[in-house]
Amino acid sequence: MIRILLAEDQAMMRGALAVLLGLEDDLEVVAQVGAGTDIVPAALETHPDVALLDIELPGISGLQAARELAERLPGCKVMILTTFSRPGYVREAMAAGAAGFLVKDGPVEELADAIRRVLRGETVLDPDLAAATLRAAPNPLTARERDVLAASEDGSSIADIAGRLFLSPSTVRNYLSAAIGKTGSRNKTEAALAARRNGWLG
Amino acid sequence: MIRILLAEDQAMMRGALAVLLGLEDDLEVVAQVGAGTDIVPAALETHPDVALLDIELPGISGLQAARELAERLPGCKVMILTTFSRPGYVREAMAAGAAGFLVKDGPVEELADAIRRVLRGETVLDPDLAAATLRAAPNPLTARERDVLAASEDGSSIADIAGRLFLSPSTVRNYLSAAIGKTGSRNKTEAALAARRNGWLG
DNA sequence: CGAGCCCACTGACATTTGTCACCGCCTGGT
DNA sequence: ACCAGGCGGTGACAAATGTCAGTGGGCTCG
Repeated sequence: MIRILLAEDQAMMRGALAVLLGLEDDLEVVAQVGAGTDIVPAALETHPDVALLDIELPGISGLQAARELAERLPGCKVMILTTFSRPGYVREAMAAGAAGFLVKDGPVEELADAIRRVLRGETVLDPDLAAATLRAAPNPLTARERDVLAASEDGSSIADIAGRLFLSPSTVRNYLSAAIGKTGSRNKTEAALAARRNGWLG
Repeated sequence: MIRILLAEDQAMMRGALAVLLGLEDDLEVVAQVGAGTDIVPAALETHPDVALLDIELPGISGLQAARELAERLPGCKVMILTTFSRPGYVREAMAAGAAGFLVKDGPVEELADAIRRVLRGETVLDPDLAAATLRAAPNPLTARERDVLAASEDGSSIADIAGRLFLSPSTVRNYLSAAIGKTGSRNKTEAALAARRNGWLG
């Protein structure tokens, strides 16, 4: 019996996947969580064979949880299941030691089999997705540029961002200018959108 | 046997829901589509009793499809199933004659029963959600303000927007200024985010 | 130990954006 | 016939934004 931990914030999706996986004779969902912060505690308690994690979760992200799981529960395989096939996500997932990367666009029929393959030691990663990730430029942004871009995502003014990050407005403007250049954008809004699209903001 | 049409863009969600609903003795998924443009043709062909529609779909939106279904297949009940409980969405769904409005945050166990209740003639709408919708201000934006805000969502400059909408930059600035005031925002980026959050941009 | 890089910051400057007051043109309602 | 209100537009002005050049400090790597 393969023991599964399921982390997904949308209750209906989570419930539907749990029922679906439960229909398989050799699969068993031993934990369902809706927040990133619940993943590691639930895993330590239930000792699943595989953790199926969404990335964008309340609290910590699935990628962060994957890193913690790799450290604290090395026997547990990690699979990422996400809406977005962003190069940055794939890159980070693999760096975090994930054994599988699935997108929610894919057919549900393959999910159970992907889990079995991961348990056999295989790595599940769509070849086209792998190729696209390798082809895409890796994250060119510095940590500070990421901070500033992330803080500008809600449409804040430069003065607001500076206040929030304890930087001078001039400094923030400079980081944004650098980020705008690196993303090939024309203003901070475009730059933030582009960085988010590429998975460069975590 | 209740015949269901399922419209949802995420293949895995769509597949999982189809399997789940198919497990019920009295339910039958007779059509699954992933694009808004496929909804009406599929409904005309399969004559479902109820159409379960996501809102944000490729092609036309689920709300637009709901309006067309109400006109061309009046016997078919429409239920909206969406990620977002935006007041504007609820309002438009009800105006389009939808018999149910469900959010994907809700428990999957209630889905089948909600469908049965709609088929019995009931309206399925969470009371808290209805109250929140009535409490929220209705869309204060004029058609032009919506156009301009929608065009600014990708971070375009005012000059770009003016070019795309065949307006003068001054006019675009005026509409944006009005929208910024009505949304209580500080710049066009915040205004576009706020309008989108409220479901005012369709 | 220097070269090169990231970081934090400053000041100057041009451009963009947001606000305000005001114009005329239609259209729908009374 | 009149008025209100949406629409498209202009000009002027202040504020925010983006760019550039330059100053240090800390860090790593050859």
